[in-house]
Amino acid sequence: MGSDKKPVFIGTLAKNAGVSVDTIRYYEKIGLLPAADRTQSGYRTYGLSAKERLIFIQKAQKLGFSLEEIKRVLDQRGTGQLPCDAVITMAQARLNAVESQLAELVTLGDTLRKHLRKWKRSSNERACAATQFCNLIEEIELGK
Amino acid sequence: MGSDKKPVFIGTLAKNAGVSVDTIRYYEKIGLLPAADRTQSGYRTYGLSAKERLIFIQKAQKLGFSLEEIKRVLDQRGTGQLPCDAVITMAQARLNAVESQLAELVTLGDTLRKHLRKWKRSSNERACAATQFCNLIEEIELGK
DNA sequence: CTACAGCCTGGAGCTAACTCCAGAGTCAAC
DNA sequence: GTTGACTCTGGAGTTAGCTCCAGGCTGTAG
Repeated sequence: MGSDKKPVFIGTLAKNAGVSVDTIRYYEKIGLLPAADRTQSGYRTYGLSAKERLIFIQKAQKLGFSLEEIKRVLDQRGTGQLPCDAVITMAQARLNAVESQLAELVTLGDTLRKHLRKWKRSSNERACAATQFCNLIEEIELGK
Repeated sequence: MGSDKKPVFIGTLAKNAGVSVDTIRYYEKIGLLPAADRTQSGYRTYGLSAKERLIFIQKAQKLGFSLEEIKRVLDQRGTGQLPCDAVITMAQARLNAVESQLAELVTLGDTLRKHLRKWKRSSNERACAATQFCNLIEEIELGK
């Protein structure tokens, strides 16, 4: 009995999963999605799991994982192993990275705020003219 | 009288300014540094201001400015105008960008921490096996 | 039957700031 | 005069995740 419903083409999948057609083809190319089945005329067709997989990818991206990392998880799952431990390890590493990035950004923000305050407090036209390029920037420290 | 000291070649400048030779040539190519004078044999030679300019660029980079932005400042100064106002505007814009990036990173960090806590609290092997890929990730929300 | 939307492939382009390479010429010390 | 370190040019490669294109086939509504 009819398992030959209308095939789901790439455009429909894209719309349902909320990604672009090009993205799907790109994912297939890098092995993040398995090679799709094709109709006789070469059109890719998809089953239910394709959408799930795309949703999964988006969720993992939302956690800051790279496609490479996501691929590793999916590949591992594909061999029947459970990727949970790896996911936790990855998430921990990601959190560490986020926190060091965060620290850098905070430093940068502080530097910017500090100098902006200073710059706005004083009229800088004269001082600026006196330096080679712009005293505002020249007063930054360049320590490692 | 003797303004014909030993010429400063690119390697020396690079060392003095703390950048690579390739970086200097790259900066020249994109117009961030003016075309250097050349010896008869085609070697670039530099005066004092070259090092200053490279230091300036590094300081501006430390404030998070892009080379494109730095170029605009330098070009403006080159025409005799004072770039201070533009610098302040740019710094303000940069600060705004930093702060929104910061907010994003904080959100990401919170999400990661929240889920890590949850994942570590429970044994996930069984649950993970029950889902299509990995319940850890599948439980993320995908709202915009 | 005829539009016209959708699909195919391969490959280029985008962003940013470099980095690296080959192949050839040059400079400085010994 | 012979090393060996330095410099030159032009162009390709790097990272990440797409995005866009041309030129050509396919599916389907009217």
